[in-house]
Amino acid sequence: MPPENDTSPQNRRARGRPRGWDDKTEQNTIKSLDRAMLVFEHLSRSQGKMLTELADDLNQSPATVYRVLVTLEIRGLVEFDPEEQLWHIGPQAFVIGAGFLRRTSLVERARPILRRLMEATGETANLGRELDGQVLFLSQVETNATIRAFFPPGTLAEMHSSGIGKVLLAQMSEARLARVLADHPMQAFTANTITDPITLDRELATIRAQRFAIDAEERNEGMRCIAAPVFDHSQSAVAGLSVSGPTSRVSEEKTDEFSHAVIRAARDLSAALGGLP
Amino acid sequence: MPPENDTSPQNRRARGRPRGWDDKTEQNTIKSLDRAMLVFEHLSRSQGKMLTELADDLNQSPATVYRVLVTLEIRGLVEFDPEEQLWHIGPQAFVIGAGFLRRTSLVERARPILRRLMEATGETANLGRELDGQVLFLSQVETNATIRAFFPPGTLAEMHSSGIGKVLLAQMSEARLARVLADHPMQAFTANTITDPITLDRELATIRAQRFAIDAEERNEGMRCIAAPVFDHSQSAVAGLSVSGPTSRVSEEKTDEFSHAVIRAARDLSAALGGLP
DNA sequence: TTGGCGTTTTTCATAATGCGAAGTGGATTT
DNA sequence: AAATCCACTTCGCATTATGAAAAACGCCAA
Repeated sequence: MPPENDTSPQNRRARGRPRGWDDKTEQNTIKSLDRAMLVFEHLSRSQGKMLTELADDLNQSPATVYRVLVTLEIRGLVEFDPEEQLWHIGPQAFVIGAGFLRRTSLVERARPILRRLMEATGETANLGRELDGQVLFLSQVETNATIRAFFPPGTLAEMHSSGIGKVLLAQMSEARLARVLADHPMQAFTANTITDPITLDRELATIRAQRFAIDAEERNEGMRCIAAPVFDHSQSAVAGLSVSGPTSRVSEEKTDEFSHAVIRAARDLSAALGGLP
Repeated sequence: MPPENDTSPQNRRARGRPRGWDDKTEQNTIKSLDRAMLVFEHLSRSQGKMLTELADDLNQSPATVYRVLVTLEIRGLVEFDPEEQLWHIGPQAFVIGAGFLRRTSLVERARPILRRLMEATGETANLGRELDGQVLFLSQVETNATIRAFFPPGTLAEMHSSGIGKVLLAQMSEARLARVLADHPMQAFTANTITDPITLDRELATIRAQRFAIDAEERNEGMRCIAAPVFDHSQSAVAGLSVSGPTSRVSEEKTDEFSHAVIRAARDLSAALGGLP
């Protein structure tokens, strides 16, 4: 195990990238670029914003925001709709973002496994990983059934109310878990959502013991979901797999069957990534 | 090459020409931001670059590129792999880019239609649109068959050697077509690739007449593809649908059957967008 | 037509800030 | 041990981004 307290410049950035500015020596950043990226990011969260609205939201001068947008527009990273006077994320942003998927062989390797999982269970199979205390859905293979769950890739969800999220929380260190919970208060989405830390702790212990998690209508009424963790070569939980569908089909009686399928799929994927003996 | 920035002259992106009041001069842009986005863009094209390599490629000082990367890293737009000393596109870039898909209802509406098309033909169904003279693949529904075509969403392809590309070229004005061909010389990928403008013109006329295009191993040996155009409410071709698979299954004998299915799907999608009477 | 309103776009003086050259220091190779 | 390589930092300077304010523009209504 490598020493944790390595402060040499080369390894300083080896640790997880923090949100915000807690690494003090980072005065070598470009302020104007960071502000521009804030605009970019903010724009992606809303679909369509007016210039003045954006400037207000970010407490910046309209002139500055305008220049940022025009500059990004040249490269197609944002688009302007002159009819409605609204700015949107542009196609080039999608092209660049897709570069991330190409890099993580995770998605590529998961594809056939997700497919087999979908075929075995008949329900939509999902792949997700953590991103700054939330679940990022990377890929999915949809069921043929007309009623089905659907998270578009690129969607973010809260961890405490998601099968994949809980399975990943269950593998975190105490400190990391505390940090995530501090940053993301446990909001209630349905009557079943876990909002109490004690309950969550017990839930996570259960998940660790049985090696899978159930999301029983904790995020969406009528939707049930069974998830398992995926480990990479260093045995850290890098992602989660799940199947999700309406309670009628992903029923309590089927839990055994489905959880076995999901765990097997997660094991296959872990193996493909060099994880688990 | 002399140490001059050769970025601005070539990069005059042909913005859409939405009537009179869109005369944004290029003097109101932020130079440093544009340079930073060049780094971002360049990084997405390669998978993993060292700092010095990036700086060399872009004729910029390592110090500048370094600051750009560190700044983008704060927001998760790029990632640094300390093991290999390589910079990559980060997850946040994917999240932001996905905002583009959420915006265009095209993708959303196409989903069930793509699925039906895949089921009817048994082959992978694709959706793509044009982006700066290339085809941008937006979405696909894969076949169950073990041998199958696969373009990850976000992939760019040359128009002249793609079914969707040719179907879109066939709907362009002479001027626009000429411009695209000028910007993108017709490179040969296989023995079947069309590289001659006269041949292409004849091909496009055929496509207009029969309302679908065939890509007969013009990009990849052994892959065949049948595509049809999608029109929006203003009757302009905004996208293309296709099915693609190995020549053995997407055979000449099946052309009739497949083309009907693709055309029907394209018609359905056009209707969903308010196109075609 | 005229004028008022909300918004985008430009202008301009100022100083904030990004820039490259040169330098540090750690790893890896010779 | 010396030589390389490369990420990362420092520093002084002039390039360049910035916000206030004004101009230009589209829209709506008298």
